[in-house]
Amino acid sequence: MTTKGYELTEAEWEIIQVVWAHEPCAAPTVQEELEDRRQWTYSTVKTLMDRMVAKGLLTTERIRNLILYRSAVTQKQARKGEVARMLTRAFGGALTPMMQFLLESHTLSDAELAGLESMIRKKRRRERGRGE
Amino acid sequence: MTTKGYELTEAEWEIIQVVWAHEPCAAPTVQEELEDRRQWTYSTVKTLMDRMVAKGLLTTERIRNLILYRSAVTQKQARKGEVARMLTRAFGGALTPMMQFLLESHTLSDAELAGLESMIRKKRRRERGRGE
DNA sequence: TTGCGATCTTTACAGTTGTAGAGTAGTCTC
DNA sequence: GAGACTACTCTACAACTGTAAAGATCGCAA
Repeated sequence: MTTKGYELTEAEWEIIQVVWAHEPCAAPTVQEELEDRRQWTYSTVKTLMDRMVAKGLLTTERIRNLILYRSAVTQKQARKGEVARMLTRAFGGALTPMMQFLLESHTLSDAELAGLESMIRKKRRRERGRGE
Repeated sequence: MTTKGYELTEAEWEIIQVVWAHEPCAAPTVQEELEDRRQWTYSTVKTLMDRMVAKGLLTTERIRNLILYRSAVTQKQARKGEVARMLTRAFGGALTPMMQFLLESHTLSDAELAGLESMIRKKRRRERGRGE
């Protein structure tokens, strides 16, 4: 259930982001879509994508002479992996100290803080609602 | 002021953690300290540490025939880098959605939630106190 | 049928990361 | 002063990551 921890590299994040948005899509599409952010040639993108298939991050389906890619991990899974990595490395896996750190070291407007507060309160109400 | 973004690798985190705790310390100390967690030989640890010096993550001072290492980045800086990396990769750099994700996807006890809530409230009071 | 454009395949290469063996040098002890 | 320790230096190597050129293919238009 713990949706095993996927760890994507920088380039992989860049690519899977586009795939999520255009799924199913071909390599040239991804390359064009990323053209502004990274100056990657078609070759580069294609190589990266094929490696991601090998790793189980994407899947392919060949239709005639075109290869369509789909994501094999959801955004949620990928995010979870990223957060977990950061948490274990930098905070010994403990969430609360991390939150504390964020609050201390990032400049949040009062509006943002208020948003968070209400988010938490809502969550607590919900939790309490279903016991526990 | 934005304490430039340091990005440490897994192994580097492991090592700098020990250095922070024993600073200033010699390579063999670090190796011994990590013996249980990672089965790294002295060679491995030393190589890693020297690379960290080259990268500016640690500094050295030679005393007679012993080399003492010190951290060149604080825990706060390292944490900040790690959080920033995760934020940009997985959340387009936006903090609030990240917080939201954490609240949704991690199971926090009511006590933890309460802790967070009060942390935020305290922060808001403080901020309001000094205007802004 | 012939060349052209779009796409895919193969191969490569440099830099980083994890891992460590082998050899060298200073120090302590008998 | 010779061996045993301890710590250091040098070198290596495989996997992974970013990056891409060169060549092979296939369908279409002239």
